Amino acid sequence: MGDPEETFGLQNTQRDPITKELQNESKEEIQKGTLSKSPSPQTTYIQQGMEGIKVYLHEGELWTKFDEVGTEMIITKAGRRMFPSYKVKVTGLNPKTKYILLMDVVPADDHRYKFADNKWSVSGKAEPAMPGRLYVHQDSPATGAHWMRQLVSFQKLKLTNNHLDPFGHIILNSMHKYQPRIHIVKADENNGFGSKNTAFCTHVFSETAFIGVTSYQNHKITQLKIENNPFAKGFRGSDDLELHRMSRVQSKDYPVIPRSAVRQRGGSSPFSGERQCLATPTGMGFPYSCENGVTGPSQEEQPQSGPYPTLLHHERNQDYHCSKRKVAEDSDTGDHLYRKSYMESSPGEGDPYYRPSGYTQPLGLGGGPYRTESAQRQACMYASMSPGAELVPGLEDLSCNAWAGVAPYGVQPPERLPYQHFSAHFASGPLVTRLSALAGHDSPQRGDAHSHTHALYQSSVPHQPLARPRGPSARVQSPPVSLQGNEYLYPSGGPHTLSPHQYHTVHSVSIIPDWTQNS
DNA sequence: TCTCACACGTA
DNA sequence: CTACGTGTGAG
Repeated sequence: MGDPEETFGLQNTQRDPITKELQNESKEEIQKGTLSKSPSPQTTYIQQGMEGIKVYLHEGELWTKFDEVGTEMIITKAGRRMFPSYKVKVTGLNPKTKYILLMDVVPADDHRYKFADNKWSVSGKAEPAMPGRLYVHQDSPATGAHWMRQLVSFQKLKLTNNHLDPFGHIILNSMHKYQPRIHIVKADENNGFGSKNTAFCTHVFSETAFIGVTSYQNHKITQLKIENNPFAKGFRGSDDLELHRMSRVQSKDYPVIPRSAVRQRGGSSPFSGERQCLATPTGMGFPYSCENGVTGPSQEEQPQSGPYPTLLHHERNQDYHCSKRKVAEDSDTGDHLYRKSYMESSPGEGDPYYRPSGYTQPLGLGGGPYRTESAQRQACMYASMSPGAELVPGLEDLSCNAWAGVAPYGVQPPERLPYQHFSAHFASGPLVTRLSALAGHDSPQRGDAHSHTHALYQSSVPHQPLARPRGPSARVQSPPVSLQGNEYLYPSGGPHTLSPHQYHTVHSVSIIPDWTQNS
């Protein structure tokens, strides 16, 4: 499990000189002890004032407990929260500068796992990753002072296995390993979402990696959840202690068995305690693409006055990388870089997100390009990586998508979801522009109070073909986490083809890291 | 494998 | 009180 870091470092080093420098800086910081809480501090790519940013994972010990056993997160159609919750402490932000905090969950490797004989093992190749969604923390954009004032929680983020999820939840595949990441994006006027030089940094805490499951596989994980999650208190007592108790009582009455204790799948003894090893190969290197989702329906908190404006929130901690990139706008270059990568890949897909139509604040989104807060808020970002991440991790791009939705109350009957999603199309383009477009589109909606009108914006995401030949040289091992900034990979386009009713494709920003250049 | 109604708990 | 987050266990 320590691999990731190492690998990470290597990758960075190799890739880009600039990165290297940055890396060194971050190491110094780490050594100072500031990052002590974060077990997996990693490289930071800096740019424009992102250099002093530090992120600490809250309750890292608890995460580690789970990680030692092999963390599993339930994924359901309706969306399930993660536990432990992803909360982070952030320092080093400019108090007056505005930032957008968001989270995404990228594939940790390209394997499919199975749990048998009380342990996890690789059972095949992973399914093509869909474009990942990004969850924007509900308070975004907010000042550095706001973010540093207290823990930033992504508790409300939900995971789903519904590839057509209309709620903006993060879509994952069961029995696949994932790595949550946090991104901090500078949202100043001069550096708004969508702008060419968006500065951002990514933090990855390797101990937060997990395997998505439809039902718990390892009983030890079930127990840890029950013992630590307040909402599962009703099941406490079932574990060790309980068993013992049970055994006593049980003998007489009925076979009362503790609720949790009994259920294990492997069939083997529930308590066998072996630790499972996730095979963590981490092989990372694949490209993943992420999209963002957005919105949180009313269910979530709404910090703001605004009713719905929430986008998604993500919360989690990790180490980070900072990068700022300018898109290569040189037009060509930039695009080429990433375009190249995904072009080959194939189809793009856009993910939709929704956004409630309401937004909070004043502002007209319409006019302004991404400068307005609201616009920014609406935008969703996703990043995609280059494919061979292994070697080429290079590209990162953030794109934004937003939808306008309305959904006041968020939830709607599944049947009529106006929104559907997806599709994919990828437009991909230069992003920035689109962002602005986004903003514009959105605005109109606000008027509706009703929920049915949602407009969706899709974005295109670059996908990469996973299948791509990885060179021999490619090292597959790189930890996903290590993805530099955002690299997700995305395998070839997914098969999903859904087409949305209507959407506009919007997209946003792409950021390409320096290391991209390694071509 | 996945989905669901359920009891039980938090907030 | 309501809303909703939990794992359960049968289907």
